[in-house]
Amino acid sequence: MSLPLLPPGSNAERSRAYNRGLVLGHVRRAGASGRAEIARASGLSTQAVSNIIGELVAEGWLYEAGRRTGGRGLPAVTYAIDGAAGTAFGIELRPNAVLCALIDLDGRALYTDRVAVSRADPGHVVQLVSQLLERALSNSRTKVARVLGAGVVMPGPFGKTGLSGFLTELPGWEGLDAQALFAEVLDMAVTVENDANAAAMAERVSGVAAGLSSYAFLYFGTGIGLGLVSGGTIFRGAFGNAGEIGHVPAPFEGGLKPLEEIASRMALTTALRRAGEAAETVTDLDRLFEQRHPAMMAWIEGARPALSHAVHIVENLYDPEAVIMGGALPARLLQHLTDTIPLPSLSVSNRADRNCPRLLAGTAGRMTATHGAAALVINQTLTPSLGLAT
Amino acid sequence: MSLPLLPPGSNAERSRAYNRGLVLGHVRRAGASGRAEIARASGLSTQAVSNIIGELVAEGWLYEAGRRTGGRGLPAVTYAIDGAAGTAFGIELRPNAVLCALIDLDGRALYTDRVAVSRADPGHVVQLVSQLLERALSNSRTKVARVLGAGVVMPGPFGKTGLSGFLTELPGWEGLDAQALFAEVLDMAVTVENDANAAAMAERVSGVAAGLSSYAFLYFGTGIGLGLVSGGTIFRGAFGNAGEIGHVPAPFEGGLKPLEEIASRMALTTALRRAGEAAETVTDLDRLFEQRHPAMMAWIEGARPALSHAVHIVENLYDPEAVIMGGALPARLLQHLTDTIPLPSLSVSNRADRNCPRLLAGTAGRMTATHGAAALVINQTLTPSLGLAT
DNA sequence: CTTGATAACTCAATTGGTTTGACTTAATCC
DNA sequence: GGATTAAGTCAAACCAATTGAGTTATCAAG
Repeated sequence: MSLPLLPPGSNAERSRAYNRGLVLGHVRRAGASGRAEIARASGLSTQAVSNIIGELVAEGWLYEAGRRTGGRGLPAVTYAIDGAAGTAFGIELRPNAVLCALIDLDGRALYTDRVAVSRADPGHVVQLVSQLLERALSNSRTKVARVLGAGVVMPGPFGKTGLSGFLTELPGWEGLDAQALFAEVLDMAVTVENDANAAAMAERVSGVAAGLSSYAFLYFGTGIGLGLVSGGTIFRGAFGNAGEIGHVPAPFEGGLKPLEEIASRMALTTALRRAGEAAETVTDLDRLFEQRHPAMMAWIEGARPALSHAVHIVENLYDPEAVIMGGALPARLLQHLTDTIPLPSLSVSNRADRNCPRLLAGTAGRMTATHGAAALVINQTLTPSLGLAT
Repeated sequence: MSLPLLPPGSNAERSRAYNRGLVLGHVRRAGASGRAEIARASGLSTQAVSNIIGELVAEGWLYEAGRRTGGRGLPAVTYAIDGAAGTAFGIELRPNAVLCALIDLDGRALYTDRVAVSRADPGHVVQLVSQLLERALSNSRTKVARVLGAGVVMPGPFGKTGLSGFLTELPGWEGLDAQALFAEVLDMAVTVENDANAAAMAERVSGVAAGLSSYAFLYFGTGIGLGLVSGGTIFRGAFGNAGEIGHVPAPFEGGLKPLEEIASRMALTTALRRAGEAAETVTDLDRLFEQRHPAMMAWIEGARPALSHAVHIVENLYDPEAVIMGGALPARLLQHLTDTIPLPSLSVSNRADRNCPRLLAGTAGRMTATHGAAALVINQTLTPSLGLAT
């Protein structure tokens, strides 16, 4: 095998790019800020920050957001991120549908769409996505600023692994370089990621994880996945498949079963079907949950210990600031689960000095992964990094 | 809470430091290399590499290691790392002993020592460590080059968590800032880490993980811990306690029990004691294993499925290049375990294009964690990073 | 044995970006 | 109304990487 690629060397221009990210990142987290404040937080000189801010204002990323009042000396002129300064296009590929979203820097959706497809045939899908982008650009409510790039979400795992051939995979895409394919057709930077990781990023860009930089996201797609954000960026593992929690054994009725067969939407619909309920959509599930349908409640009872087990593992292995649950389940059901899943006490996350709950419900809604695809791109622009996007 | 500290801004000097790390890191992995080769691999210009090499040679880090032969054009002058150019001091604190090691850049031990203590009283220990450093410097076989820093290993988890109060903790050190304490007494840069993480690093600096950059290390200390190296650096999680696998439930005799109570040295000695064998040392364990003592073999039978389960979780959550097992067990027993633990097929690590075994036995020996403490420092010098050490 | 191709490397000038230190401006405090 | 405090600007100095032209050493072909 060849040597693992080294991160690229650093020079003056890369330093600038990094420091720009530093400035933008600070403003994103702290809100409107003055030069001196950013300089203190980033370790740069005021002069450097000043130069960078000048550049960012000229390019439209930042706008002057008034002066600080009340302090002693000269009041600081503060700057904030102009949410409309850039957009990102998110694409989610499912076996039976293609979803897309155009979101701005603040994570607000300018346009979303969903097209059912009979098969996720690559040639066809690529065409379709190209059309969707055009449609998104012309139909979105506000005038669209520059598109920073596109994120593509498809079910993992990537590469041939022991988990290949499962239902969660996208047929017809094995061995294809989706990144290159979309990059060529859309003519922009493209990031490919699995659904759980993308969904995790959606919560950071415009959701409950806005203030967090290290957290884990339990994603209910067809199966169940785990997205991990560490230090503001996605943790991928050596081959991009970190977080494949679906096949990890979890306790069920005294024995062990893969988590995915207990606590996933697939498992839920199967259980409901056995009880004579065909629940195809999130709305169906929401109705059944509101009715406290016995089969639904029984599933919850069974899923709780398994999810508790999963949370236990995730907390002790990753030591995140919080665990978030989200995805293709009704918001009320998610909230109910986070409220009632027992949190193991033998956990490194069970600490006295916590400043946020151990378990949170995601807020990005049912198009989490699609938004997440776009959020990946937004996050890249707002987070300093010397490494290359992979 | 205050905002998370941003990584420091980047300037020309930090770029240089980063690029030096890039050069050293390449030479470390690839062995003696020429300027042009390093330039290609790092993305730097030959000129930049040339300047850096000049500096590194002048400072004694690199030495000229002959010319490449056989190629077309001008044969490259290659450079290699001078293992003797720097040393690191490693300290391991245990409840009943203090261990130390002085190792060089190649990971070779120049001096090791072990002092039994009745209690790991901070004041006393700090004194002792200071004496040990002096002894190490004067007693080591070769002339000691500059000491780059010290690594301190103590059992985790750090901070008050749901796992506090367990046997594995170091009494008297709760709430103490060990880093500051040792930094003052030793008057050098100090890194504090838990045993599993340090042990993992030992395998990278001078062990079976030399060629790996992302792997997980199952460490048999008193309990069992997990160290994770990702992209050449330790993965700590948000609060430094990632990898606390000991309390994760694992299958045992049809039920579930914390892994630590099944597959740890503690569990093994307890099992042996029940069978009337007092095995205090690694040598005792080695003897019993060689005799295929029934209690030993029974413990192995019980531990195997639990360890298999642990490997399964680690592989699917971290997606490492390999899982390594090591620590305070006899080498032959470790080898036996890695040879016979069943590897789950439903794993992202079960891939056709692997280039190393999924499960490996550690080679750093019984002082793994102590060596690892020093290895932390070595690794820092040889791995490029813009972030601050935490 | 010469000549051309190839590749590693050096030299000097240029470039991009940060820092430093002196200075200006505007608010609060007394 | 003057002292103090803090934010910000300007211009010069500095650091390190890149660029492009040139040098040196080897292999291969005629």
